[in-house]
Amino acid sequence: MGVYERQQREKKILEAAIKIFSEKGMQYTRIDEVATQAKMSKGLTYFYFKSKEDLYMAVVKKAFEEFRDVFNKTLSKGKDQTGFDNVIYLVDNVLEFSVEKRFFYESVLHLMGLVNMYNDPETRKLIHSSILESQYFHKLLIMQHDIPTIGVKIISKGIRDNSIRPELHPETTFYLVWSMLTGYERLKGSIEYEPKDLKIHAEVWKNSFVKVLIEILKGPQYTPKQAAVQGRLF
Amino acid sequence: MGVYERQQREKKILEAAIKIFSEKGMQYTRIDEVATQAKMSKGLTYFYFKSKEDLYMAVVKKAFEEFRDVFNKTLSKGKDQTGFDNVIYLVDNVLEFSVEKRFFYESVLHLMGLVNMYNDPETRKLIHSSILESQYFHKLLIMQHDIPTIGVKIISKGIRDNSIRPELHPETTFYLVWSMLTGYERLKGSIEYEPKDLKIHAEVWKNSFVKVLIEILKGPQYTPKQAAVQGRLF
Amino acid sequence: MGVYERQQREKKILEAAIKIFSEKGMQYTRIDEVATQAKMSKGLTYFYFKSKEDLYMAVVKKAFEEFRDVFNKTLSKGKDQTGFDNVIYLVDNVLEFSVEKRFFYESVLHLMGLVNMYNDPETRKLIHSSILESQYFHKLLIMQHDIPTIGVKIISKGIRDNSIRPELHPETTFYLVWSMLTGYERLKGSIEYEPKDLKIHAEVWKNSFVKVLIEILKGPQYTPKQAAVQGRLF
Amino acid sequence: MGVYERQQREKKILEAAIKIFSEKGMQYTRIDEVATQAKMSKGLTYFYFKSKEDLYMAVVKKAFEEFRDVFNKTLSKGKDQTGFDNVIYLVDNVLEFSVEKRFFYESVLHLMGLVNMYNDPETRKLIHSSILESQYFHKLLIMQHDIPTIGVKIISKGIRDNSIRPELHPETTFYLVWSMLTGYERLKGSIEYEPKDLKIHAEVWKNSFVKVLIEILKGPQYTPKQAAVQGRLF
DNA sequence: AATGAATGAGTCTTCATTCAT
DNA sequence: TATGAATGAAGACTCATTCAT
Repeated sequence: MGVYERQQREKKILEAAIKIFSEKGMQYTRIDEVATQAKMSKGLTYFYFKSKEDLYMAVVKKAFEEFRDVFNKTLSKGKDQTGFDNVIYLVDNVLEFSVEKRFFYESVLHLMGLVNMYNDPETRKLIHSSILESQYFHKLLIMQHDIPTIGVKIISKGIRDNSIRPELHPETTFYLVWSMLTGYERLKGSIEYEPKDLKIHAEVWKNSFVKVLIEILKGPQYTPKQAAVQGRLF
Repeated sequence: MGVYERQQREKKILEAAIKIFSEKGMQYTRIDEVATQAKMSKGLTYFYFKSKEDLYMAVVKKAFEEFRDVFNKTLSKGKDQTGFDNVIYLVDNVLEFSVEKRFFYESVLHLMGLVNMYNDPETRKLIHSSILESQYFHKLLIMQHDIPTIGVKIISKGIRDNSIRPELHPETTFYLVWSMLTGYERLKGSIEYEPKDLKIHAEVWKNSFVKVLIEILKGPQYTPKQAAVQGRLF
Repeated sequence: MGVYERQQREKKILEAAIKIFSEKGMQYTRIDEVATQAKMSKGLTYFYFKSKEDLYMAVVKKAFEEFRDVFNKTLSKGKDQTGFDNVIYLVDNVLEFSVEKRFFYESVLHLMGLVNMYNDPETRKLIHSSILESQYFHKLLIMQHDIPTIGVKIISKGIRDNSIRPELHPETTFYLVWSMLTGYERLKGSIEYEPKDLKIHAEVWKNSFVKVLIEILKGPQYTPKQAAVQGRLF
Repeated sequence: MGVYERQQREKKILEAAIKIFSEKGMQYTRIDEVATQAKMSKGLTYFYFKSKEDLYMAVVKKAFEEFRDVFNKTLSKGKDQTGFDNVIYLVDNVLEFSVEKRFFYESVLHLMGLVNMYNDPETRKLIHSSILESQYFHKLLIMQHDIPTIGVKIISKGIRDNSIRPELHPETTFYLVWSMLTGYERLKGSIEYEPKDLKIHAEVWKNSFVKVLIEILKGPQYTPKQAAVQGRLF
């Protein structure tokens, strides 16, 4: 059997796993069901993936790669745009990703939680041994740095081309943007279901969010064409 | 057996559950261990809590209550302070809570995720039936609104006492602050472990975060005593 | 549930295990089948015995205890006999035990093999971890010494009462007798099935064996009543 | 592929199997590991050996052949020695074999156990069908007789050349010697680990054993040069 | 001949939950 | 009420064996 077939099967298992994991969550997913979904035997699943956790990490890796693609796409497709426009495009696409590929987005967030645990010797031991043994997890430990690397590149580009305030520190600014993004995504789901007196219109909320974002990047005096930008953002 | 004794037992089980759940996580916690920790029989545990999920929801409720206390404390203790100072105090204490009571904070975030799933009819059916059957979960569905309620009160107070920009919309502003807080907390753990070229000093990162926060509340022209505020914040 | 009932159930599982283990051997015994045989659930089996290996070790302990009883019985029942007669009685009963309770006898021999492995640091690591973790195994490591202890007592008694050659060393003599016994038992099964020219009559073989045994204990000059003793021996 | 190559492969698999079986035991050996060790595919292993049990029986056959070689070597190399010296030489080499090739020796003992089971119709059905189907097992059923055949030849030679008591019955005597050997080997491992009051010096124990052996063959009056013989024996 | 991917029955083991006492 | 023994469904994982290529 050639490398190609092998990859095809691995991919097939992965796709089945993504389906089941996203429907039931890691805890309630049964390897048996993944195998059935992939139209393969349970044994073959274990031939390709050492354990349930290993398979899950493979899924997370796939999720991370797609998430990273959003960042890469911003760089490659936005070559003739300003850095600021790149950031807007990135934010736009990350939010879209969090909606369209909710499970992948959740997986990326979960990975971040895992990495945090891994970094602290005290909490590292709470991570399941099968995860620690997974090759995919170790690949992810390295890959995770790609996100800030690309993000900082984009911010730096904006600073260089003067579309972003020159006094900003690229690294800090990227983390600021990203943390806002993370928080925004986390909260937006619940806002619509608040009782009437607390409920704010989703559009209003988005506008405020983007206004702050632009102020951070452009400075407070910035206003022209703001509406247009917002229109593109959401 | 009187009501008091019954409550005492319930509390004892809850405390044991908090300890074990926080150490091992929901999935890897065994009811047996919780009962042993509580120096009670497994059967009694089931007398007080209908299922493992029910017990977990009771734990989440406790977590939520403590989290809400942070908000309440801000209102009660900060009566003679400005609304702006209240916000700073709140942010300060929420971040401390996320560190000191990490498990409770995670539980609150998890609850938000659950609530999001519950609100969408499509994802509601993915929630485990034992959770849907838990009385604690249904209490939480109502209680969750307390957070934005209190938060909006604080912002409104600041607007009234002129310590916060009068043109701000209280509800929107509260969500903005809270989403930033959420995102900040989520990211701060990983920043220290970035490779050298991406690493930013934790202090720098905090300063930027708080600077933006103050700009949002006070407007861009605000600068005096900023350093002092930062000192109190972290 | 009282201690008595608990012991009864443990005994019931043990008896089922003895039946299945002796029929199929450790490797081919399924815990499922043991549980069914004991008319109990699989889970309960695991409640009483930590693992298949633990259960097996419990069986070996039972086997060892019965084997040791043969030795104890010799001492207690043969108080008014000479030491020499005790030895003859012991040999007689051990051989009977090896026939009547073949599986128990095999288990005792297997235990000796395990103990040998355990004593050598090089081979100790080849022992299955579940065996090393079994409380029964550790009890057996201590209990095993009872056999030579009792055996040496019997030989010593014979030396004191002059029914055994006074120049003999009790410890050495006991091991000599026991090793002969072991070897005899191991071989007697195959002798009857040798081809005609090699086949020896079982009786002849036994006579030779016992003659040597008596010579060892009584000295070469001993002959009177030998036939009578042999008659009793087999 | 020629006959030679085929034999070479078979040998290679056999050698790998011997290594793994002796390290882990039949139960814990996986065919996969044997194949890897032999640098062959699992499929090819099954081409040469019908089942795991069949492979194991092939290993036992190899063990038996080497064991038989010890007996044959005694006959061929000791042509100009007396039969008594042959026996001493044989005993010496069998004990050495049991130490140097422990796994082979254990395999031979295991074979004896299997043969015993096979001879009794009651226990025959307990033998795993794959063993009963193995051609190697059936070859061994015939080959096993070689041991007593050669052994009896040696004793007979000693009787003829007057180096062994003429009144002895060759067959009986051989079995007596062999059973002593078997028992001695089985016990010598444990003696060193007895508690102090039971412990006897290994040398003392050997001396007693050999003294009895010589008395059996030479008669009780024999003593000259005994020490020298012992020196050679161990 | 040779490979090694594929199979899937078979195993041990766990643990939430129940229920007789 | 309280206990903890008992249940048994469920699940992860193994590995001897087969077979398409």
